[in-house]
Amino acid sequence: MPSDSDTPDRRSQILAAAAKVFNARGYAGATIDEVATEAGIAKGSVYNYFKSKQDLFVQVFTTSFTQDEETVAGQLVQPDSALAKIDIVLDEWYGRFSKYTQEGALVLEFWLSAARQGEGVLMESFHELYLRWRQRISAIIVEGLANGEMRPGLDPETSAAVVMATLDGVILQSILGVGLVVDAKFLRYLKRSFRGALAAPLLDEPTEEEA
Amino acid sequence: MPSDSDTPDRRSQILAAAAKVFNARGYAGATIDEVATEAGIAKGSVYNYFKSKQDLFVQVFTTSFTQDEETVAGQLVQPDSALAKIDIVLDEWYGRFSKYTQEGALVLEFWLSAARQGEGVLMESFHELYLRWRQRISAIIVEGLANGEMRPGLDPETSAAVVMATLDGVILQSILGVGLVVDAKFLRYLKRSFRGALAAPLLDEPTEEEA
Amino acid sequence: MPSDSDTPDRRSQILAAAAKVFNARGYAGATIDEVATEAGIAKGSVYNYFKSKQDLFVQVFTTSFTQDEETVAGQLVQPDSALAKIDIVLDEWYGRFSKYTQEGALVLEFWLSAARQGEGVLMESFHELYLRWRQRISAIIVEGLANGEMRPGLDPETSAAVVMATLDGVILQSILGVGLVVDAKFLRYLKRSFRGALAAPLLDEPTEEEA
Amino acid sequence: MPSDSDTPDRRSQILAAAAKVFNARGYAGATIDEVATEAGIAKGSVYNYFKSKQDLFVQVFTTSFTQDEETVAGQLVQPDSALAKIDIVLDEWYGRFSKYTQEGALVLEFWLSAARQGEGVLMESFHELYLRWRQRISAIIVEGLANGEMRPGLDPETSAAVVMATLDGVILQSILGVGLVVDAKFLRYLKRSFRGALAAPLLDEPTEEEA
DNA sequence: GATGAATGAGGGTTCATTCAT
DNA sequence: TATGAATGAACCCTCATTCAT
Repeated sequence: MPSDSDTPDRRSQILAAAAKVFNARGYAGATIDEVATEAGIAKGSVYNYFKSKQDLFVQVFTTSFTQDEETVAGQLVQPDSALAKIDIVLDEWYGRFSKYTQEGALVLEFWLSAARQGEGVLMESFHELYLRWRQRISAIIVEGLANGEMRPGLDPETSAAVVMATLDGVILQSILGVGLVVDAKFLRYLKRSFRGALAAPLLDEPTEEEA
Repeated sequence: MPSDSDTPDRRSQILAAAAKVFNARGYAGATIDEVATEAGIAKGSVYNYFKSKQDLFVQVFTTSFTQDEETVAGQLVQPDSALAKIDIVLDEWYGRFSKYTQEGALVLEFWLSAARQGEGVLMESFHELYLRWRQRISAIIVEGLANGEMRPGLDPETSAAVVMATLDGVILQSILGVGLVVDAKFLRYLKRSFRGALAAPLLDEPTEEEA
Repeated sequence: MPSDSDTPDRRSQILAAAAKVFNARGYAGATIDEVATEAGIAKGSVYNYFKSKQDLFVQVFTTSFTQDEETVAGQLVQPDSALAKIDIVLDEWYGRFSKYTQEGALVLEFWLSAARQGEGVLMESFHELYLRWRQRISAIIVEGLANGEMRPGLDPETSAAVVMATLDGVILQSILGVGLVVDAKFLRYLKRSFRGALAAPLLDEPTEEEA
Repeated sequence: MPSDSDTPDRRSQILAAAAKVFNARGYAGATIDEVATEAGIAKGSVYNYFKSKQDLFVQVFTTSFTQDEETVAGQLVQPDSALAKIDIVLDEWYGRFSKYTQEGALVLEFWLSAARQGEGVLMESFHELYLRWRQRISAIIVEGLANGEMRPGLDPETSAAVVMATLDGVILQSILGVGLVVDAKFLRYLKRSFRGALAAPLLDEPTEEEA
């Protein structure tokens, strides 16, 4: 019995079951019944912990969002070069790729349909997450511009947005199953592309031999 | 239940109403009743033209997809440089941006939820559209590699996928309302970024003065 | 253009199509649409000849009922023995067996469900048909009692009812697909059974060797 | 959705209501709404116990079928004469006549219409019931042939089928309301008819004094 | 807290029937 | 008369949510 508010055991039990079911069926296709069954409890009990299906969904993701962000933030404090930091961001992103792909589908679906009637909590939470990342990347670019690593003329905010757009686009294509294979090789490719777009011209990286 | 070429009047009337309602409410939230009301007809009449809600949805998009693709294809035949062709692609993309944003939300939602139960038509149609675009871009890169415009070492397929991912990501951020402003200035930025990532190093574009 | 009331061509065309469709789908399962298609005309046209689905159904069968009854009646006038006349009745019944089986299913279904709300025409028509047959058989038995062929003590009406019940029961079992095979051999069996039940004891038929 | 042994109270409440409504309106004419109202519960509650309208219908009858068959089976074990056993079968049949009449109408309707789309459970159940009865009667005839009570030359299977056909035919006429009165007197008549058809010739029963 | 039966609004779909052309 | 698009009532079924035990 941790010091939290209500029976954390049961609660996370339900959250875990919900994550699984939402994942398998989508928001609309998921039923409270299945979540309860998956959690090994009675349907009615779910409502002792979450006030509605939507609330349950939101909790599943705000919980997930707020986790493991610090890791990255920590990495970036190191006195690396700006370009190296971009690589770190990509590495982190790659490390969570499958998670993003999974959650992404659900968050998108929720965003696009269920959430139209309001329920801003998840939206805000997601929005803030987005902005924090953009801010982080933007800061790296500012740094890179300052020390001459980055190509002069770059607008940090816009560039950061493009970087994120690319990463999101890759996740999206992966969700859509359009045939894009995201592996270590692709990651290297991506890093090089970003270098090409961001790095100051003279620092032309050698044509790199692959593994 | 026609579904093809006949009664274009009524049929497109319903399609238009459906597009509007789907847009406003999402796939799951939309009701046939509202589509009918919006179209100014009786609920049952919808079924004289579309055999199900899903069919109606699919028709809304396959209709829209198959249009105006030739325009772009036409543009690319011109004897331009490869990098210029990339710009053309971006211009076309930009020209349809708002449309993509609108439709994108719906297609995504459908893809992510309703499509779980099958109905491959729209999926295939969309998938093929995707592949055609990727192919187009890939071909341009191949061309650019051949005449030395593009940076040696680029993998055309992968590069094309990254280009598309970026464009998709921008659309996605726009759908999500994350604060990205896609205007002419942004378009220029994008072009420059792609040039940076794709162009052969020597051809360093002049630092461009912005407005 | 025969002297009948309305365009007999079209009308019987629809009746034929209706018979086919009702047969294939049952009353509830049949749709006016399919009847029209089968008849090669437009749905609305059906209503130029029949005022409702139920009316159409009724017409199909009253038409069919009132046909080919005279044949039997004719046969029975001949100066045969009463027992021989029972055989004739059985022969006729056997000759129409497959028709009875088909129509029987439909008439039963209609009787049992669709017709609950009224529409007495078909009921009456069917009822009268029933009574005429029973009357015919009853008359034969009276005749048989008079000339000593039939077993004394038989109640003509009741016996006739039992005879018909048996024939109906055989049709029913055939409809239900319970495994009863109604062929020439079975017909002989049936004749012998009736003889056993109806004939005066002394006239013991020879034990008959079958093929 | 239970469908087996639990909640006997509510479940049988619904079954009873369903039996009543199906009886009054037929399968097609019955609505779940009316069943629920009749049972004094909400529409949706029906689906807590039966997974569909068809399931509800099937349950009504399989429940009823599997009951009270043993009684008869028990009676027939006694060391009676074969002809006496036929009488016992008729007595049992007569005892359940009104039940057969009621259920028969529904089973027929279901068989003839709703069953076209499949759902073999009730069909099989009914089919087996049929075959068991035929088997029972057939066995009696075999016995009668062995001890000389039955007329030589009878085919047990066919004769049993004819006996059942007659009984079914009587039920059918009763359902159809064709004017047949099935009372004790009629039962005696029936017994005598069967004797006439089945009994060995010499054992001519005395002309029986009626009440 | 836990349960799970009860609820009932709501949606997609069908189809007999009508009616303007 | 023929047509077939339009109608709209009706129905089965789902499932989030409630609440008495």
